[in-house]
Amino acid sequence: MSSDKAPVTPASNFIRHIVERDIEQGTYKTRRWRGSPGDAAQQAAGQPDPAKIRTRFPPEPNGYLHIGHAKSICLNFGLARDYDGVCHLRFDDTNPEKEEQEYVDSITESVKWLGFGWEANNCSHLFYASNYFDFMYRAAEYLIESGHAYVDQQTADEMRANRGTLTEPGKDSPYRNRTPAENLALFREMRDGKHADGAMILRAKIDMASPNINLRDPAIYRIKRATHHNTGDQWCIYPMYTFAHPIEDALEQITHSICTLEFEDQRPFYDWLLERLAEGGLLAHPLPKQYEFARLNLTYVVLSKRRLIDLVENKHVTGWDDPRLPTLAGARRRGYTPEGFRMFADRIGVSKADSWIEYTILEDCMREVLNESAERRIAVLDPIKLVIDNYPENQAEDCFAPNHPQKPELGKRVVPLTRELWIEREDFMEVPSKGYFRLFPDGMVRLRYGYVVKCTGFEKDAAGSVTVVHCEYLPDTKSGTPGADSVKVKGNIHWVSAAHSYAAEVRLYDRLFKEAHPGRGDRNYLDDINPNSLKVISAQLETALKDAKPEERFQFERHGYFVADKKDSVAGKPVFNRTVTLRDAWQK
RNA sequence: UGGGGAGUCGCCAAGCUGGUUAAGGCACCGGAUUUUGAUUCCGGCAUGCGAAGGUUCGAAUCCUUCUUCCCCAGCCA
Repeated sequence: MSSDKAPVTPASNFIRHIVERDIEQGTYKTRRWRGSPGDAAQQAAGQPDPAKIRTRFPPEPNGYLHIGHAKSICLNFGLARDYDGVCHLRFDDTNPEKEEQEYVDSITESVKWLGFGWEANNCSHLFYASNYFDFMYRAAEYLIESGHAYVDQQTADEMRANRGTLTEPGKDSPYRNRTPAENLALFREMRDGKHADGAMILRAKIDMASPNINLRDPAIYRIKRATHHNTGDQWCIYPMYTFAHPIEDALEQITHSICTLEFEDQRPFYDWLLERLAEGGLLAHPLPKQYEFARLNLTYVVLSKRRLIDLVENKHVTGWDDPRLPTLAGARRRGYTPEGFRMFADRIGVSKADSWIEYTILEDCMREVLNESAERRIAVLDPIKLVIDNYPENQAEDCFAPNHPQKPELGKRVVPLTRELWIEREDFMEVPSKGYFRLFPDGMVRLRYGYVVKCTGFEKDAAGSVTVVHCEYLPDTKSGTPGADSVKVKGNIHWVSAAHSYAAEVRLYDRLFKEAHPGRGDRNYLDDINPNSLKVISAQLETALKDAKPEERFQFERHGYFVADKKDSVAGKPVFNRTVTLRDAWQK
């Protein structure tokens, strides 16, 4: 039991309290579910909902998911998992101009990769807002007929001017008092393509003087001639988010609709709309409720869609899955793990306070997962020759390296020791600094899993940089033999045999930005890019690494965690990406 | 300056309806174990809860005032 990590128990948070209270009070007990989204009548014909709660993750398919989305995914799917509920994956595709199938595909892949699914009770809970366009249209007509919506022919500029300001009320549109019959006729003309884009718009009729600007007759349906990725050219009018989202939630019998803080001001409209539609019998109580939490802010990272697009399009990175990007596709290539993301989400919690999470928390989560799961291998990243002068030439001696120091059951592998080895350049110092306990003239270190050696000299090239280090080994000190502890040394360095290793491409990634808050103040965030975020090197790797499969992860001893690149690795010739370094108490 | 939110240790965050010694994690600082300067382990780390008043036997929790920060005036989501 001691080697097992205790199951991660997400900390209590305000949303969990709400869910627990609702379950306890049976708030949603009377809901019925026919097995798919539907209106009041359709759901009434179904069974009592087997899901105690329903949540949803509703991305707009207009870009790639990033770490901020991971927080929301873990929250919504995690809630469903923990409270005997179901979480829907729903594409909020109400704006055809921005949405594409490519994004739908990458989003579903990322959600699955994070370890979540939408299959439950024998049905798939993957939905599209665009599949509700018929109902939304019907809801709009109902609003018109009941006097809660009207067609406005003001221009966008006029509408803006008449909306008022933060401190002044708006003015009623001259079209605000048309009769329901007139409005209905015009709305149908909009639907039938009789009017140009932007010529008129459907607005909810609420209160132009409301202190909440979102209630000053918000636009709910606009004319937009664009081919939709799902519905093609079937429609030339499309619902606005404000109108569509509550309906999507209601049709799907969502109980807890969780979104980010900037939507707080929309909640009154969310409730207003659903209440009206329930009055009209289109929806039934209990209705979904919206709750808001603070979105993720991470230091050393940019998450805004605008900047991400900028970085990709202007080639500051190689693409949406560049391992330096905070996209989930990028993080995956970088070697970050789904378990690590889930741990991260649990660790940072959920609240309404604006906060900045330190990037190292994410890295620590990845280290924690990888330390547990990644097998150890040996890689010399910045090779320099080490010659054991008193070791016979043409001899190769088996040394045994455990695949995981804490998991002996994973076994050991043979690493051959020979006269000529590669060691790290930084494991030798001509003049050792204070506290340095690796190799230096007359100093002794252990060649990990091998012998203790004593440094006897070194060679330099014309430029003055060290090319070869010489040493002699102490024959009685081999690891695993009784004499191993006869000589105590503090230093312990890794190595590979020059004859039994191979050169391979390794990519050393570092954070993309050198400032904790890129672009803060009057800086241009591009000026905060870390010029050394990627270093491609040729390293000397132990031969076992040739067999690494794409996405296989390892710890390169004393360096960090690395993954065989998903894209650029070919059979027998994997390319490695550095995921994250090991902690290093010496370096600083 | 209208409306909506938020302020608990360097970074997160629990604490709900008043009574706990103000959880926990990360970071940090000690120390132990260690053939990864890793991991693991053990110990330390808020007389204080944005500020000031008030109510109370008792306040992070209730009341009042003040203060700082975030969001809202797309036919985006």
